[in-house]
Amino acid sequence: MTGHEVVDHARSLLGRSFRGHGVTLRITEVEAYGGVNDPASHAFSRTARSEIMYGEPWRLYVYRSYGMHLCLNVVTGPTEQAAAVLVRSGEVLEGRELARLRRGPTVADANLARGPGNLARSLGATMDDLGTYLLDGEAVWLGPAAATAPDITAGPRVGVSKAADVPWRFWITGDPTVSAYRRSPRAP
DNA sequence: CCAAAGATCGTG
DNA sequence: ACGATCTTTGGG
Repeated sequence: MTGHEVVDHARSLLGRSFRGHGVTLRITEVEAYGGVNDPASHAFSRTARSEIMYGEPWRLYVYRSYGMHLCLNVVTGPTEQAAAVLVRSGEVLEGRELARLRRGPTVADANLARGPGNLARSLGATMDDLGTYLLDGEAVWLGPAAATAPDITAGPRVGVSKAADVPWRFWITGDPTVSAYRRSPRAP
């Protein structure tokens, strides 16, 4: 599988700030998806849904998961590769009350944006955010990269049935906001 | 047209 | 281990 540029992008997103609709977090967990050469990537098949990944980098790919969650991805390019990075977890830094309003009163701070569905919800994302350019300070945007590189651990991606052992999930070592690993029941 | 599979999450 | 919930996808 080619396309390890996306791995560099994934790692550099760790520690970077990510803001959505009034809530800012620090990204603690991501997964790289290689696009046309990665059987686990939605862009492995070029369809209406994955078309955004064949476009301009630094745009937001939003998709609905299991009919009830949204997941947020940063399209990283190059365009012919259609690669993207799934933002899986973060530590809420600003707008905690708003995040709690969206997630519910009983959720612990560390769990507000723990896991991709929860993260999208804490940021107040909707399908209307699909295609947002992430470097222009719009409703959803990426802040500057981390000042110092965090300590990173790698492992297999969560929930994928194809290429289930490719270690393209990256997280900040020891961070309490990182989600638990769950292997797909369909993975060989 | 229909069936099945999801880049999930909370509960038990 | 299981169910909620529904869109997208691929096969016939």
